[in-house]
Amino acid sequence: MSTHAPDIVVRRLPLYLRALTLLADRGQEIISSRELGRRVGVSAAQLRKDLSLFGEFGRQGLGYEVVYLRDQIRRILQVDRIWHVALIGAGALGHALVNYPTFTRWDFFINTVFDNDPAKIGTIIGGLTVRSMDRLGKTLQAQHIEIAILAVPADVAQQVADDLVEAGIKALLNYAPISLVLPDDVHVSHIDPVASLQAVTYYL
Amino acid sequence: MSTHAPDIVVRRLPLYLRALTLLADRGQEIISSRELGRRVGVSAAQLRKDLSLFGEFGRQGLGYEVVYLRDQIRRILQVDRIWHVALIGAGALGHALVNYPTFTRWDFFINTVFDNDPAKIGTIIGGLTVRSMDRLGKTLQAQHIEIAILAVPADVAQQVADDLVEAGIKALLNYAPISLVLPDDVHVSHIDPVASLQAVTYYL
DNA sequence: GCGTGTGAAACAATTCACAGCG
DNA sequence: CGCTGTGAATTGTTTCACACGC
Repeated sequence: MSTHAPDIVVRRLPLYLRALTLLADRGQEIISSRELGRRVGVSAAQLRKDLSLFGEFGRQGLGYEVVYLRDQIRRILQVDRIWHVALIGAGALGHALVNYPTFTRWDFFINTVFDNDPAKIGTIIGGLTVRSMDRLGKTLQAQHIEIAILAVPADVAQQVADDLVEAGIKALLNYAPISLVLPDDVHVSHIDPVASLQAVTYYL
Repeated sequence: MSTHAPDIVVRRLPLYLRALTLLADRGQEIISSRELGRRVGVSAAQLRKDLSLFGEFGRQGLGYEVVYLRDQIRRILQVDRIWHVALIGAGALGHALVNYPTFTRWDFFINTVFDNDPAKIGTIIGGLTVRSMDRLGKTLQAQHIEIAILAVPADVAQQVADDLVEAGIKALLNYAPISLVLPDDVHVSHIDPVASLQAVTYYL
């Protein structure tokens, strides 16, 4: 627990969290690992093992208290607070993302929008003025931004990602259809619909 | 090879494919497992092991012929042809997806748009008339659609997914922020930006 | 009895390291 | 030489099965 849990476990925690949040909103008070696992698509044993990496949250003979477990996972993931996020790229995808209500509902607030196209700088999208990337580092610091969403064309994505890392970003969500090569201490999640589709066609 | 390769390998193939396509377009003819692996973020040994599940594609002492390996992976993934795709959900997300040029560039064509909102049925988005889901099975068959993109609100996503399975869909790309529970023979990829963000905040 | 937490066992994925071939 | 393809070794993940406490 002093060192980090495996990546694969960390990536499942948000799924548990979402199912628990849904259950809590419905007023369900208790759930077993079997039932929660079924809803998320993992085995009961795996769910218990995953949670055991972070502590003991259940009650023997009973199960897990939904609200308590939800709050514990929120704490573990550090999503028990608001995160400010920078959006890089004010194209069609950027427009869709800045208005994507699901981010806000889960306490991720796009705070600042950057683009390097002079025609876009100064325009307003989603209520935010598009900024040049010139003073990137300073702006991120001033706005307390630690996460960036990369929504720029593939052919400039690596360069922009390098700039973000240079500016101190340690976590980023990449929507560009390209594999970024970045230092190990930068955490990248890749949203890659085409790769996802290409993986499913294999099975058809 | 007569049975299926592991999921985790299949999900890496699209990354190899994309890097190879980029290299081919630049005119590079040969690449080593070391260099291709570096670009995709996997070890040279892993890349070679992955490919070895499907055949022998390299040349000893030399490396891989870029165009040849690209075409082989296209064949393995069955993306050496066009796929017709149905989009379910004509909301803001659906609008963004139907105009997402990256799908088309990689030969996934959204062919048909469904929505159950009477106010949307009959309207046109991305050049396509929004249809009711009443004759879902028949329409999918008529249009030779085998893949669906689910872009409906979370609270109806499970029901709509059940309807799609009922209509014969075996592969789907889920954009709804919910874990779908579906039969094992249905292949689901989940696009889940919030879960991705929640996983990276763990490390910050 | 029921369901968690967890060592032990089984299984899966990755890396090592080298034979073999151009 | 250099680099692939691949068994063997290692490392990582999942499942099993049961002691323990409610």
